[in-house]
Parts: sequence; structure tokens; C-alpha cells
Amino acid sequence: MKQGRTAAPAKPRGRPLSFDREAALDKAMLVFWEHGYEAASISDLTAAMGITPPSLYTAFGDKARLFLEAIECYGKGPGSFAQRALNEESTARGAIRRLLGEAADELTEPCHPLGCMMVMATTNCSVAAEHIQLALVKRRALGVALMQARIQRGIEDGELPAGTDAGALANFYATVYQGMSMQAKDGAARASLLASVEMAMRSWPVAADAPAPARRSAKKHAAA
Amino acid sequence: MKQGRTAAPAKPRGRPLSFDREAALDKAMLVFWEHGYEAASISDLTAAMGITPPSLYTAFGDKARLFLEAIECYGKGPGSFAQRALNEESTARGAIRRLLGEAADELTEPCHPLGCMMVMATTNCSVAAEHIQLALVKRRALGVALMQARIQRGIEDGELPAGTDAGALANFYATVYQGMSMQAKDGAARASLLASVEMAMRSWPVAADAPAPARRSAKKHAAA
DNA sequence: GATATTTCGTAGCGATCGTTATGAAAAATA
DNA sequence: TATTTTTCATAACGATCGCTACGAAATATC
Repeated sequence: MKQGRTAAPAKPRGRPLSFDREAALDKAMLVFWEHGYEAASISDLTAAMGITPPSLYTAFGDKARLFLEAIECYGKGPGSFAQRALNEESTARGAIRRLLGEAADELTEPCHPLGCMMVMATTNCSVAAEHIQLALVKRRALGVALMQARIQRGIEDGELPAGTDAGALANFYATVYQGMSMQAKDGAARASLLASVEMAMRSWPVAADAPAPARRSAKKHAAA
Repeated sequence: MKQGRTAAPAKPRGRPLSFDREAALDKAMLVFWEHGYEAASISDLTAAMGITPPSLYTAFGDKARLFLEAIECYGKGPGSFAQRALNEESTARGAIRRLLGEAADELTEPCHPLGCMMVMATTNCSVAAEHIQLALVKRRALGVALMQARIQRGIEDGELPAGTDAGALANFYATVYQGMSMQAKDGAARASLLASVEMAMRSWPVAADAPAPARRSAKKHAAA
């Protein structure tokens, strides 16, 4: 947003913001990512964002709305690899493999908090934050739906057996992804996650008339 | 403990406890299980346990010690199925399969909170609770070690190929288990988790000279 | 019964929680 | 310059956090 000087300057009336709203949101995202929604206090957030509580509230509404914006920020930033993997690969198998492979990189990246923010931020919370948790559950379900859609396309393309249950397959790989996120948070190394990705890909369905998958090491990139 | 009238009566001097310590601990476990360590407040706990704060502190020390006791209580109670599965099955494959299969039951059981307490209770917390989180990380690693030991025994028994990486295999199934816990917390049905268990078991290594695993549905119980 | 020991309920401790009232400061408009 | 509008920093609000004095009540020992 930040209304660049492109279309409508829309000269604001009062005193201008003294901080970069997007940069502050980025810092807030990191705090929520690291500690989760409830454990991240307003004083943690304002300290990281470099602003005072009144500035936070005038710019973002309240803690809940700030968190929801931070989630979107995550989805468009560090979490965007998933959508790219699903959209850019030519096969469903290649898409899922790339998604999990890049997840092993992303989830263990030392430049930012470990694990997936969507997975970790509200796994446990008080009754007061249940609506926040619900919002994240929906968001996660949306991610699974994207995987399912990509797999369904693979079925229709003949890449997967006709009787394949796209929903069950998507659920399985979502389960693996969420487990990888926990492992990363617990300190698992990238190589350890990649080994689990290899294992998980062995469960990929093969067409009944297709040759059995190679017993020994599979190629790193299956997509064309 | 509750010192039954078995060996040492050890007649206590002062006023006796007016509540059942183990029953109260059980209630506390449920609260921690549902909300996690930090989101479970002392007033939540005392309300569920039916006691006042001073009674809680004299009986259990403080919140952290109560939580650690609750974790042990979980491991000996609702979470004990895992150790039984690993100990009682005659094959490593059967043990892992039973562990995950019973997890699908346990994690979605409507009689108590969803998911695994060990996995959910401290996925995200403030810096003040980092030592609690560390204790749970260790506890989870202990569970993985048990799986690894069972798999290693399978390798030595010739059930699995000699070159199998027991640690990697244990990590994979731990990843699936933790992912299942998240899915259950998000409301996934038992059948959905069982489908993921089926998928995960397809990754089980087969000996090079053994016949390939059946393409169609595998038998429900692989163990003897 | 007198004393010692332990737990009981009440009530409140200091600290932090998320949030906001208040007025000065900085910009556009008049 | 005067007015309007918005953000700024200071300070504090009521509520809740984990935790604990305090004295009364309940038991064992003397």
C-alpha cells in the first residue's frame, strides 16, 4: 500500500507518519513468528517496530488486526515459496517435491525464526484468542486446498492414477509439512528435513501400468 | 505417589490435604493440554483442580513444576500408547504402524483435548518460558530415540535392509506423528489421519531381495 | 488440654497485560 | 498567521498475571 506517488497523491492533511509502515509490519511479523500471537506482547512489538503503543494502535488498529496483517505479510514474503512451487512446476509430483524441498530450506533458514509462522503462531492459546486461532486454521486449510487442486490437475492430466484421492494425498503432504515445521522449530537440520522429504515422496502414487519407482536414489528434480 | 498404607505410613504431622493430589494433577494436565503452558493461567488451573492458589503452590511448587509433573502424568496416561506399541509388537514395521494407527485414535479422541500434549503445549512461548520449551524438546527427542532404537533392532534382526538409516527413518515417522497432532488440533477426522498413516507406511524400506510391496491395499495389521 | 506442624480460605502483593486519555508537535488548508 | 487535521511522546488506565502474607482451622505429639 503506502500510496506511492503513482496515481493519486491524495495529499494527507495532518502530520505525516514518522516511520515506514511496511518496515514496521515486517518487524512485527518477525516477533509474532518467533513467539506466537499471545506470547508476543505489545511492548515486544513496539520495541521491535521502533514505535510507541499509540502509534501502533493508530496505524494498525489493535493487536489482533496487526497479527492478521502480519500473517498476510508472511504469506506474501517468506511463505510465498509454496504458491510458487505449486504454480510453476509442470507436474504435480514436481510441485509437491519442490514445495517440500524448499520448505526444508525456508524452515531452517537462520536469518529469521525457525519453522512456519502459519503453523507455529497459534497452536495453543487461551479462550480469548480462539478467533485468531480459527483464522489461522482457515488459512492452513486454504493451503491444503491449493495442494489438492494441483494434485487434482495432475490426475486429470493423467499424471496420477484415475482413482487417486487428491484430498487424502494433499492432507498427507500437508501433515508432513506441518511436522517438518515442528522439527525445524525443535532444531532439526536442513539435511534431516530433506531426508524426510525423500521418504515422503516415496508414497507418491504411481500409475498401474507405469514402471515401479526406482529402488535406489531418486533424481533430485523430477519435474521437466 | 499419595503414599498408600503399604510400607511406611509415615503419619504426617499437620492438617491433612483436603483434596486428591493425583486427581488434581489430572485436571491440571487437561488444562495444560488444552491451552498450552503459558496460556493456561493459575486461575484456570485452580478452577479446574477445585483448589485455591496457596494449595496449588504448597502441593506442586510453582506453575513450571506443576507443568512438568503434568507432562509425566500425560506420558504415563494418555500418551503411554506409544511406548506400548514400540515394546509389544514383534516387528519394527508393526510397531511403527500400530503407534501411528493408535495415534489417529488418541489424537482425535473427543473425551479429552485434541492433539498430543507433548507436541502442542509449548510450540510457541515467550522468552520467560524458554526453559520449559527446552524440557519438552528433550522429551520429544527421547520419543524419537525410542522409535530409532526399535527400528535399529529391526535392522539387526534382518527385518530391514542392512544399510537403513534408523535415525532418518525415526525422524520421518516422528515428523508424520507431529504433523498428525497439528491436523488433529485443527479438527481433522480420525479417518483422515488414518489415510495419512497408510501413505506414510508406503515409505517403509523393503529388503533388496524381498518382493515389492503389494500395489493394492495393505493388510491392516502387519505384525504377527 | 497444651503445643507443634501443616493446610485452609481470604485477600492482596508487585509486575505486566492490552489499550487509551491527554496535550504538544508537525503538516496542509484558509 | 490562524485553523484544521493527524501523529507524536508521556503517562496511566483497569484487568489479569504468577505468587504469597496472614491468621484461622485441623491434625499429631506431648
